Amino acid sequence: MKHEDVFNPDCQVRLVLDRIGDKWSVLVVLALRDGPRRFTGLRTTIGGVTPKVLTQTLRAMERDGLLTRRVFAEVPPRVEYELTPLGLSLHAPIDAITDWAEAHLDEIVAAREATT
Amino acid sequence: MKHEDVFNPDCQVRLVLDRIGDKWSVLVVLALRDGPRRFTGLRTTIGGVTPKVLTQTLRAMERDGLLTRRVFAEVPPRVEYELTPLGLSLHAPIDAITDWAEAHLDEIVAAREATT
DNA sequence: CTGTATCCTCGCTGATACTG
DNA sequence: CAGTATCAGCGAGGATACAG
Repeated sequence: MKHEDVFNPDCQVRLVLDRIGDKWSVLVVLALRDGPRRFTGLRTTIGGVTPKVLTQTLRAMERDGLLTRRVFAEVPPRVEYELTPLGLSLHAPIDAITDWAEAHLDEIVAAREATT
Repeated sequence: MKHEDVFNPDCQVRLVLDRIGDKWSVLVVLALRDGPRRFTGLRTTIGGVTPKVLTQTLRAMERDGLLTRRVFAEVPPRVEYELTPLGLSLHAPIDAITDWAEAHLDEIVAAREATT
């Protein structure tokens, strides 16, 4: 079977789950959907993220080959982040999740209130 | 635009992201893919989860209407967990993620090692 | 503008032991 | 068998201030 090994704690698919699950990566992918963005642009688009955490997220995604970081030697400094093809391909699973969420959120909320 | 509101910190789609992102929910869904399972069955199938955390996960998913908990008045006690239609429908986005992970894991690993 | 540098808290997660 | 109780650690995430 296909997903059998997922139950192995060392399965590498877990790495992807962890990344998708982290609080900001998905939002970064969505924010970069329509092309490159600058640091402050991302920061204001994505509500409530501090510069430290945004930097951490971007660096991690860069390490994983999901996006590129381009520095322009200008004053004031300019840095642009852009999804790689690999990062762009993440939209497929992400859309699957957000679509599901939008389709079924009312059911979840209803179930929660039923328990109240 | 469709995903605009996701950037709102209060957006409810985040709730789903958080649930998908947590360490065990996805594995529970996969473990229940082929029908109802008992507590200990889940515990042994999913490696490395303690009873406390498994209980927490199951209760949370029950509250959200993703699965049902059925107690049989027997000795010894028997409890079966089964996905609801809502929980079953989660397989679509989850498969999208695991498929993506399996397809692109090598690229991620390669990108990581390139940085080393 | 694009980050770093500190400090700190919160809660998720786990280990272990015990109960109906 | 199916959990609950209790304790503990750790690290992601955040607040704030500052630097190149």
